Amino acid sequence: MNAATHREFKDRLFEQFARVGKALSSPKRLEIVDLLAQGERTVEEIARETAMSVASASQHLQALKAARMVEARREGLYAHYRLADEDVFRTWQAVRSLAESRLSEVDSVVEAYLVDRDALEAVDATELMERLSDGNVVVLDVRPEEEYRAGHIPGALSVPVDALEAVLQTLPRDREIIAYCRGPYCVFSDEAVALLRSRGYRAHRLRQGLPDWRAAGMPVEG
Amino acid sequence: MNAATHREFKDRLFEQFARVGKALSSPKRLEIVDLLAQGERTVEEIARETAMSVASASQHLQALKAARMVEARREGLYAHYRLADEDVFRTWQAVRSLAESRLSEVDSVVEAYLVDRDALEAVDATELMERLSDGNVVVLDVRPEEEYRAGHIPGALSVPVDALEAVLQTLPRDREIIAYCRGPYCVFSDEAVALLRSRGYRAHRLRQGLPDWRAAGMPVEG
DNA sequence: CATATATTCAACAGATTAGTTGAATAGCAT
DNA sequence: ATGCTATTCAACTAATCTGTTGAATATATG
Repeated sequence: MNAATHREFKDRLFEQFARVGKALSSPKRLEIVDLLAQGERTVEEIARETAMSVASASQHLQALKAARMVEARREGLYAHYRLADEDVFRTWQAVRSLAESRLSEVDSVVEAYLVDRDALEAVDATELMERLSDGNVVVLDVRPEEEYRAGHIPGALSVPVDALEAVLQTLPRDREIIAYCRGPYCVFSDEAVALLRSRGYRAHRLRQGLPDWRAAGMPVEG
Repeated sequence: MNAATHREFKDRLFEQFARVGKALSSPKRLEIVDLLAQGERTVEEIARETAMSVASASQHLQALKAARMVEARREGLYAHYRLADEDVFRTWQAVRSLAESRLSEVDSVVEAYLVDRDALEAVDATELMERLSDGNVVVLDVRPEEEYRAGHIPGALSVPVDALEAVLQTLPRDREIIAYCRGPYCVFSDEAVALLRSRGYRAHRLRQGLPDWRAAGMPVEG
């Protein structure tokens, strides 16, 4: 292969790789990917949950679809979008974790909005996995119920954070409670743990969310 | 946290994550990351190897530095750039492999420029690792010698592809030869295997490059 | 000190991208 | 069919990005 041809080859090849990078280069698109990791969503739901106009959400979805990272299923009036495969989540995970480890600004943002998060003493997936077999721990899935139905940690109870207050008394006071959520930056579990502690329960946050749990090869039920 | 604050939190957080995505959204920057995975380089070297002007290379390097993905070391007149850590390569690997699995265009490009690549019967890292202990295989590092010096597969011989012709007769005819290179799309090993085969050697290509080998936790020498 | 070289910076032009608005499309309900 | 709703498309503007050019900076050498 001569030099000019070799350059052409590389240009075309890296142009393809960059399609994936470009898809991951917008905050809103990353948020969509993170959201779709919970399960499929209609355009309207995505628009609402990411605070975008429907047209804007649709356009970002087209961009993700052009990079073959999401797929749509049409059902009646609604287009249901989902991640095209597990690797999409893994790639987003790699980007997220690189940002976590290299960009101190991520910590600054977290600290600015989630005061004293360390106090919630997050537990890691592997740690929870061990304790699950001991059976001396109660796991709460504090996401919206629909997400629980789409898959949850085996044995976890579905207690959407808004419903927590109401079911508080049914929770055993003698066992440790671990609340989990959508991902490492999902605040539902922070709120749940704070409420539980204020009522005298021993509660912790699971550091990872369900998609991370699943991607780590841990068992998922339902 | 009220809804408006929550939105602000997410916006700032995902803005940070997107810095990594943006850094990976240009073909040239991906090529730089891929190149730096071989070891550090000066701006001029990067510009030459990626077919860019020096000013352009410098700007892309600034962009990567702003995302804290590369670091520079100044030595006399020269700025030596390197990947900031192993996770940067792993993230690039994730992007690359997502593109490979989801974008059929990657295959089209490879097939268009590397005719009959399958014929070279690539060997996987794990497979090579097993055969290494048997000792019945010769491993050739066909990258420029300097890259060999910066780290290579234990026991591999440094035979830059241009030098292969000259050392052909010193290679044993009775053992299988496996040539490796910079990465899965590096063509040096293709050329080496083609030449070796045309002279009657049993030769194969290692599917992964040295950075992939290293990232997979395989031993690296030198 | 003057000169040479590697790199960075600043200013610019052209291309691409993000978000908005309003219209078009497609499928359901009546 | 008519209306209703979810989604997509098209046109537009503002903002951002890429590459180029030439100047500025920094560090070596004579």
